[in-house]
Amino acid sequence: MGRIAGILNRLEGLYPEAATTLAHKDAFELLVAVMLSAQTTDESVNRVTPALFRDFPTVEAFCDAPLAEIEKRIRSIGLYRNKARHIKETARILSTRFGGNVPADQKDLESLPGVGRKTANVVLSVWFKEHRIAVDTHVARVAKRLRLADWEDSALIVEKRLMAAFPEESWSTLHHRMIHFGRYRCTARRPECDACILKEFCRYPDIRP
DNA sequence: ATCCCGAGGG
DNA sequence: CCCTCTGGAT
Repeated sequence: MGRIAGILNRLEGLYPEAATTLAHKDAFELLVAVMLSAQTTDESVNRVTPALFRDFPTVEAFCDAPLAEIEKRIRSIGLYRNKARHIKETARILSTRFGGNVPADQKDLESLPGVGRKTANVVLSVWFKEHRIAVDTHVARVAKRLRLADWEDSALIVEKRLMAAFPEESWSTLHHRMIHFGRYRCTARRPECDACILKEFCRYPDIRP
């Protein structure tokens, strides 16, 4: 089995499910949850979103919500001032320009404040079922350690390299599996390389500090 | 390149 | 204490 197929095979065996762990009931809740997840764990996001969506159940509710009331409910997340402002403004734009719906287009999504390429890719992948590889801190780290990208590569370059290396049908599931793998196994600080299922494909044990 | 920013782990 | 967490805007 080749290197690419080997990596796919091992990750699939480890994480058969390959779905997002961000709680959401519709496209707007998913978008908000992903916006909140910047520099935070999904667990922390899922801790605040139930009350947030209970008190502000619709796009219109977020438009009418006082900024301070949104901030209060997401404070434990961190970066809460920017996130609250971006979410409220995004709700206003969705209401006025997109008929209250989350657009299914990459450029439209990235035109929303607080929504960049990574967030747009997650929404397009998880909700609209497009083949995407959202490159976050975990995906980038794992890709670089596996020699699928260079250390100095930007997130966009990493995304392009992964898309070139892996078959399109695998992109979305690969994304989730690399995230989970990076979060719990190939950790930033102290990865357990000795027990790693991808050891034979990896350069990191040889060059780690 | 810097700032935003609280929570959790080591 | 220091580092990291599903980034994006300036």
